[in-house]
Amino acid sequence: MAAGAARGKPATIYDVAELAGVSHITVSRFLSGFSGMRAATRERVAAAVAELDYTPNPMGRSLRLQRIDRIAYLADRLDEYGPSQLLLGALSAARARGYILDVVPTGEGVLSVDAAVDLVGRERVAGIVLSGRTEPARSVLTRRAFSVPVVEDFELHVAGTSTPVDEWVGQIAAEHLLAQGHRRVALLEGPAAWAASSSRAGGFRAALARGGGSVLVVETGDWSPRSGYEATTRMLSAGLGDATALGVANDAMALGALSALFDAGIRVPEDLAVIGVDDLPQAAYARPGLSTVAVDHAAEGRHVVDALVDRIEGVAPPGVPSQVPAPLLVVRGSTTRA
Amino acid sequence: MAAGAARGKPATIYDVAELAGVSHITVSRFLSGFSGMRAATRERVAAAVAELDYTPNPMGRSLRLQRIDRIAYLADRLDEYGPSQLLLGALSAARARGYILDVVPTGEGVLSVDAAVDLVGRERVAGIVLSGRTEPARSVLTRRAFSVPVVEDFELHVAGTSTPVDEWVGQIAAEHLLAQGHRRVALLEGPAAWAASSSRAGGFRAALARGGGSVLVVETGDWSPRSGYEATTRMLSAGLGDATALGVANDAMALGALSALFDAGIRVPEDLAVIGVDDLPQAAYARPGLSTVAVDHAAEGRHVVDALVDRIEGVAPPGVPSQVPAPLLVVRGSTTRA
DNA sequence: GACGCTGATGTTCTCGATAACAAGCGGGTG
DNA sequence: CACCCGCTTGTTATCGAGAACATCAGCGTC
Repeated sequence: MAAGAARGKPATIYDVAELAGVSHITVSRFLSGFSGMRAATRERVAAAVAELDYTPNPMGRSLRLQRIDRIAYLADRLDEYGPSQLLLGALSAARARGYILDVVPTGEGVLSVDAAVDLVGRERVAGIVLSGRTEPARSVLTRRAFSVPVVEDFELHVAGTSTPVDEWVGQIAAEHLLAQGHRRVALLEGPAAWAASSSRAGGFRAALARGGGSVLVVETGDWSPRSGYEATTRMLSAGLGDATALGVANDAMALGALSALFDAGIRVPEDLAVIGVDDLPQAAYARPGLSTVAVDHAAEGRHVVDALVDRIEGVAPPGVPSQVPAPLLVVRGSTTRA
Repeated sequence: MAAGAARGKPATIYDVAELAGVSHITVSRFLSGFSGMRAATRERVAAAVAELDYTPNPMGRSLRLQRIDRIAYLADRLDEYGPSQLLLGALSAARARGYILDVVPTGEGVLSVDAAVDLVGRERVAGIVLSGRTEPARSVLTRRAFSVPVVEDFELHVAGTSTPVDEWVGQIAAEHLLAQGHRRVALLEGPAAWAASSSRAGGFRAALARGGGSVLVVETGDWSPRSGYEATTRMLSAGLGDATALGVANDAMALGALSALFDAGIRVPEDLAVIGVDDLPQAAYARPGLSTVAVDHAAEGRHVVDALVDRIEGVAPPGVPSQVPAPLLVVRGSTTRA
């Protein structure tokens, strides 16, 4: 017991074998849980392992087994809430499955997806996760063929359906606005290069149309509160038509939008209802509270990695990444008068 | 050239050697930039490497060199802005120095620092980064002696000083409130187990006292907007004394506080000035805008990892982690009447 | 008592890379 | 012409683990 704290060099399998008076292969068998061993031998080996506080050297093991435990995780805009929560879920799933994530932040001023893909293309990774922008990720993918599985977070579907989770998100938001009596709506989208943007917007428009509503004005932001503020200001100066509600692609931009509306003297929700996406921790503490569609990004991250590992280990065939919990409507003051 | 996209198995150094008509060791020398090689040989090897799109197998290399390129990164509350930005900086620094971070989220409902340390203690890592709570991290550290270097993000000092960055942060906030004429102040701290909390609070109190001010009321939150709202509500019901300003340990809680003050009908900054820490992207879009002390968490993360790698590679002696840029005051409406 | 079978353990080779030492080959010199 | 030296390249061992095959001991059977 009580293996001393700091030792010199870590013990090898040969050290254990010598101490136990057996050959290294017997130790190896013990470690892999081989059943055909005499009880006495097993105990001697176990004692030696404990005594030396032996841990297998992962490099020796990886080299012999040709097993790679590294997954490349290329992510855009990790400074945003969604992507960073997604990463968190991915990290814990990877750890649970015995892999380690090689996180490569991509994006403006960091590393282009192209460069990042080149980078991991010449490292040894067991698989690749792409998170964030669809483009240029997609075109890079088709340009380079990978010998390892690749999954994309923007491919996630809602459990039990073939509906991308972000379409679902847009639909929930639209249906809430419809239920509140809104028909003429303004839309503040995310960047066009993100699947999440077009998917949310698509689901939103479709559901709105089904309910007899329509989108009168559209603006685009870059997910940041600043861009939300600025886009809303542009909308206001160009005229909102007679829109009574504003759908925003994420909460961060929605908070910027609320601020712009406040500055312009437009009352929320009386003059204009606002709904966002994400359920940021801050969303409840805007005034009025921001109605939103809560997305479990961490669960998404876990599912993305699980799907990838299944594919790496041959458990699952290539295909649709696994299924994630459905997003949830959270109603607050920005869409309902108290 | 144009090494075909997907090959079967990656080429080994022996494949390259055979193609170039030399021994594998010559290839190895070529790769390590050995100068004593005939130009003709060098070119043949270079051509073979390019032809096969050869990349050295990192496991073989690591095994032979006994080099570990993995750094354990134990972090608490990665869902918060500060820690996650710090991680981002750490990721890019690690990549730049040729290491990969093994990120282990710790905390409630995830993994205790104790368990995480045990975990990485029996993995092979070149070093350990501790981010977040001081306790129980510190006691775990003293209990276990590590054979690898350990750095703590809460040890960072402001460049050119021996002042912990968080003390500096508190001081800047206090001095701003003093300059605005405030003397009687309420304080909303972070969790006691975080060095950032006591450090910020300490710097805040000290600077306030130097300027003839004092802290009348104290409450504690857990960094979240919700806790900021609740702590502020508690303060209000217990009575603020005659405090004219409120210092908050981070922006997220400060946003919750603004919301509680709004709900209670207290005007900001007329009745109570509020200042936070972090400069969250949303801080500028609260109404009034939240005055804050901007901290470059990403730079801190880079410096922490750089300091660790210096120590791992024997470049720097154990001691104070490297120096980070000074925090910056950002004045907005929550402390100044327009 | 010799044979063969079976169960437990050992020997040797391999994974892909680098280090230490060895060796071939050319030219200059006594 | 033999020797030596330096430049370049090759041979062999090594890192730590696991797989294939070999071997050894003990036991039952004829």
